[in-house]
Amino acid sequence: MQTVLVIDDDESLRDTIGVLLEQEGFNAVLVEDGREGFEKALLLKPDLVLVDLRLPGMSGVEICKQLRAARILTPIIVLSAVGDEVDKVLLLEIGADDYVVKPFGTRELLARIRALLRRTAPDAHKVFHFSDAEIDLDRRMVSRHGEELKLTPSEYNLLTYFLHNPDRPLTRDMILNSVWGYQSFPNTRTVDAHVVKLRQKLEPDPNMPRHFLTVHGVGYRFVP
Amino acid sequence: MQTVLVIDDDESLRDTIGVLLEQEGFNAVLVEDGREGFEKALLLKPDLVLVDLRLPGMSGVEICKQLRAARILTPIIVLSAVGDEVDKVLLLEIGADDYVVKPFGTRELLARIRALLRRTAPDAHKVFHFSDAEIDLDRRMVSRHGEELKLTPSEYNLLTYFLHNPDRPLTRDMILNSVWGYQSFPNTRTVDAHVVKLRQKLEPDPNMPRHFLTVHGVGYRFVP
DNA sequence: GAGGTATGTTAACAAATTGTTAAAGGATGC
DNA sequence: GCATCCTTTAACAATTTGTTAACATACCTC
Repeated sequence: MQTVLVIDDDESLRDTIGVLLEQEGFNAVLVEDGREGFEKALLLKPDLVLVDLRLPGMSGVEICKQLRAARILTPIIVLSAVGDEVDKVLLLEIGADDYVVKPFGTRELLARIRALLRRTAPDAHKVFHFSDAEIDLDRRMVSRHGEELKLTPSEYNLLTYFLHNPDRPLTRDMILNSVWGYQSFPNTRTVDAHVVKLRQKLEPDPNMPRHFLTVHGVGYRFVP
Repeated sequence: MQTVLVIDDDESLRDTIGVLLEQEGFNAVLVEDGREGFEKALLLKPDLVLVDLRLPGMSGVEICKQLRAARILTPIIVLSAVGDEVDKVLLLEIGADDYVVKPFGTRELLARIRALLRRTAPDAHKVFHFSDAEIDLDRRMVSRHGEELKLTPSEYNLLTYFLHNPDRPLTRDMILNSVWGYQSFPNTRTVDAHVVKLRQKLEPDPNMPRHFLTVHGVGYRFVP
């Protein structure tokens, strides 16, 4: 299991990211203070560091610099607020590998984390299967009977969320928070509409769902 | 067996790297003097050049420049001491492919050599084909139905990036970073404009792209 | 089974993304 | 300098996607 170190002083964001990462199968270590984060990065040897630009104790920039100076090559993603005057070049030069501007969609963040991990530690790319469907996350390709089928971005995001959280009932709120992100607030019915579409595209018989099950009064559950 | 040319005036380091390379199955050619190294790079056509920044005879920077000026595309890794004021961007601009700061771990050096060879070696004498198009990377020639067609530098760069990253969705940011480099900041729409041009020049039917596909909400994907 | 609530489904509109063109500015070569 | 080509971006068109309302159907409680 891969460990992600999250250094951010915004508690709610930190928790959001923490929950997200755990859901997606990562081991998340959450730290508030910059200096403490730096030390954890050294000791813990996480697989990836997610660090806010503005931090108490030690800035994100400083953390990057110090880690690289210590020849720690752990991939780093910098989080920055819209207001911050982010110098993209500077960030990359001091050793950051990528940066994300808040507010960001959680799916986007995840995609970047995955992309970065893949870039730095290429592993066997994972392909999910259920019934006659096949989902290749690296290629972002979904197919049935070997034929590719098109999913819209939100359909795809919803699908990956289900794939990473099988067998567990997921409330619409959980789904909205994870798939749509913390900055948008669509109606919970939007989830239903998208589940319908996933069923139509991926269920052998959309009228008798075998994989995208509804849990009455709760939400939905995906079983592979 | 792949040959690596090592140009460094530090004898002990040169030997260390030489032994390391031999152990790992490379053919290592060790040179002390800059000018001699440059000549060997021309004559020997090694698969990769490892060159120190400070050298007697001819500096590493000069070697890079001259090789590129002579249209020698051999991948180059520059070694630099901590003290050197290394301008990463400058190094990459003059044609170096990667750089490593001394002192470095041998494993890291090896990893970078392998990564670079993997990135560049498949190009050797390789000709790509799709539909009625043919791309010869060595000759930098693109043709359809045997007739040469002209691509602008950025069109060509974008094309080679697609060729090297087939099947996988590539975001506009990834494309910008890889093709334009992170020292320039064009609008992401610039990518779109160039994709349009590639389609016009290379797609059998530009209105129904079969190779340069858009992945809505994400970016583009090239399928050969 | 009745009533109330939850979910399925569809279509229409709004919003976002992408395609395309043209033109301004830059670079390059003569 | 001039002409030419290239890059970039603005602007608008075309397309795709997201969201929600509305109604239909299913489920649960009593």
